[in-house]
Parts: sequence; structure tokens; C-alpha cells
Amino acid sequence: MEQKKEVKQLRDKEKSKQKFLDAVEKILHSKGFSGLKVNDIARTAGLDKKLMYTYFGGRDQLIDEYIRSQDFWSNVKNEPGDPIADDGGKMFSKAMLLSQFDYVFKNKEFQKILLWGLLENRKSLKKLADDREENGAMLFESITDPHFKENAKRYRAIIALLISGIYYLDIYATTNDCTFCGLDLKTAEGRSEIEEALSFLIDKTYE
Amino acid sequence: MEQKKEVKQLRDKEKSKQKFLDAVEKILHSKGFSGLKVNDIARTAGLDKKLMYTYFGGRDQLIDEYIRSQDFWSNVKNEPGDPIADDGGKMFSKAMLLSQFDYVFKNKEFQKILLWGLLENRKSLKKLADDREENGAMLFESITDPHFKENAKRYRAIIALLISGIYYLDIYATTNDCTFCGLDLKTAEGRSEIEEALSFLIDKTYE
DNA sequence: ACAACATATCACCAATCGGTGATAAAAATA
DNA sequence: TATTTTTATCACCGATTGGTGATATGTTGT
Repeated sequence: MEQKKEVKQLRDKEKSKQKFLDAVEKILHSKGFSGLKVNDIARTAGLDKKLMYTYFGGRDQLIDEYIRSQDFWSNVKNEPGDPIADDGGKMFSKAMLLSQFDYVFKNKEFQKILLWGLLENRKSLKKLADDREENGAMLFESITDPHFKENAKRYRAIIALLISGIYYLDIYATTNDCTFCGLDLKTAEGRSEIEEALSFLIDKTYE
Repeated sequence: MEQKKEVKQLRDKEKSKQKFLDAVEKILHSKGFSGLKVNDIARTAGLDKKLMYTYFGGRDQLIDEYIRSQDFWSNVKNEPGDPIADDGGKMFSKAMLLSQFDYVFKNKEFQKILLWGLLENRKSLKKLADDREENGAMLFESITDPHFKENAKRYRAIIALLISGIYYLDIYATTNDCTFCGLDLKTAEGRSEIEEALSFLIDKTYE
């Protein structure tokens, strides 16, 4: 009789693996990657650290698997059915920047991952960066490059600056109480100033 | 007879303190702040770690003193004798952004300090951020705010985005081999694209 | 019921961490 | 020269780090 695993398992490999992945996320959220010690991860997962080695091969592989399990670029991916306005990507760029500004501010784990990418050269982080590039390439090559023609690279540089600025400001606002250029990035007022600036700069770029 | 300390001292408190401060810089440059362990600092300084405690009080106070000893904003400070063109701060803003883009790229220690500011809330780092704000306030309040009037805050937001973008891109270029938005920030070509974009955006902002 | 296997825990290891009391040695003072 | 003070080293501590072999216990198949 195949009992179809409906009975409660006291020992479940998959559930235990998930506990480790959840522990990584929890620690990443609360302490950042410097808190991702072997013993702490195991304690947070409520399991013995030995299992981390038997299931993942070690702390690093566990972390790699966590990063792979996340889809941080889901919010910038262009929906296949979504039609893109015939404006050279103006509206799409605006929406993407504003969406990223909000998403990164709210997603503390992603902030930590971005920070990580500035500190280490971990392979799984490299893969994440490649994903970002691949996603961006779609927008650039098919839409904005043809629109801006000889100025295509300048448009890419502008987007690079704005995206980077968004990342930095969002992370800065999370870890610091201080203002930046006199703006308080934690308040709705400060943030809407940035949003207006983003919109303004894109408008000016398409003039 | 006061011998005026001209003889070579085998034991010199000030020189030893400086050795510790130099060790902090060296480690910060090579390994980043995660490498600033008590034992490593002492080994790099070539002295016993006990001296770190007797002279500075501990690792943290040593690091604080190192940060205080640096003047990372010297390159953006407006020289008192330097006249500012009567263009609402346009040229000054441009020059400041381009100067920062180059300075941060070359100064790896400053990169590490900036990163540190995104990770911790150390008091001495807070002081550094306050210095930045104070420096900026001079430009904003006396020059650009009067020029942009009701749009003063938008200008601040634009500068905040561009400065942040510069920081992020420079740090990213240092730690990663990957491109950003298809631009290679390590090559002269890629960097001049960013410089042109900065100049372009400031021009458009002043239109 | 029994064996075989998967799952999980425990005790322990060597290396490293931050930190300190005792002491040696150089320099200043007498 | 003798004494005191400053400068520096050494040996050691408890806590924490990443990592592993031995073992116990739940689960599955015969």
C-alpha cells in the first residue's frame, strides 16, 4: 500500500533543507551576510550543523542555493503579453526605475545581496549580475538602442547611473538615519522627490 | 642637556601609534573592514596587540581614530579663494561630480569606508556622513537653492541620485569584472560614457 | 520481526577570535 | 650609577569559529 506520505513525517529531508534555506533568509534579513556563521545558521534552522554538510556540502553551497532560489529580477522582467508603448521605451524605463526604487527599499534581503555583490566575487552573485545584464540587454537592444541610435551608449550610461543611484540611496536609507543631500529618504516626501527627479531626468533624456 | 630627541629612538610611542594607523589603512585596502581583526592589525603593524589597547583603548577606537585622521572630502571642498561662476552652480556641480567619479574610483580606502557606511552605523562613520552633508549644504543653500527656487529640492534629489550612482558604479567596477548596463566601467571608454552622461544630465537640468 | 537505510544528534577537534596579567627591556630621571 | 617610568613582548585565557567521526533513532522494505 503506497501510503502517499500523508502521515506526518518526523524526519523529512526536503523540509529540513528548506529550514536551512529559511534560516539563511532570516539571518540575512536581520544581521546581514556577516552573520551567516555555520553554527548560527544551524541554530536558527533548529537542526544540527552536520546536516548542512550532508545536504548542501557546506555553508557556501547552502548560500549559493539560497541565492539561486530567489528571483530578484522578477519585478523588472517584461511580461510576455505586456505590450510596450511606441515611445522608444520612455514609459517602460520610467516604470522600471520607479518600480526598482520601491522594490529595493522594501526588500531588505535583496539589499544585502546587492551589498554582497560590492564586497565579494562569489560565483552565485556573479550569476545574479549576469541575470541583471541579460534582462537589461533585452530592453536596450530591442528598444532604446534603435531609438537613440548613435547616442545609444549615452542612454545606457544614464540608466546605469540612475539604477545605481537607486540602489545606493535605498540601502543608505535603510542603514542610516542621516539625510542625503538634505533629503530624508525614509519619509514619503523625500522619496517622492527622488521619484520626481527620476521621472524628470528620463523626460529630459528623451527630449 | 635636552638632547632634542634627535637620536634615533628604538621605542617611540608616536611612531608605534602611526604603525597601527598605517596597518588599518593597509588592511582596509587589501581585505576590507572584515579583515580588520585585532591579531591581524597587530601583525601588520609589527607590534604586539597589547599596545593597541594601551594606546587606543581597543580595536574600535583605533579604527575611529583612523577614520578621523582621513579627510575624504578634501577634494570636493570649495577653495575659499576660488570664485564660483555666476551660472547657478552649473559648472561647479559638473566639476564636482566628475571629480568625485574619478576620486572614488582611485581611492580604494574611501570605497571601503563608503561600503562600511552601508553596513554599519558606527559613530565615526556617522560623523563622516555629517561632514558630507555639511559640505553639500554650502553648495545647495548658497548657490543652487536660490537659483532653482521652488524646484530646489528636485535639484537636490538629482544630485543625490548622481552622487549615489557614482559611488555605486565605482565600487561595483572595483569588485566586479562584470559590465553594468552593458558598459565596462574599468575601461576609459566605459568611464567616459558615464562622464558624458553626467555632463549631459546637468546640462538638461539647468535648461 | 528484522535488516537496511535515511535522518538527525552528539561530542569532540584544531584554529582563531578578542582580551589581559606578568614581565622584560629601553629611556628618562635622579 | 641607581631608580623610576615608559615602551614593548610574551604567555595564557575563555569563547567562538568551521568541520567531522561515532552514534542514535526514525522510516522503509523484506
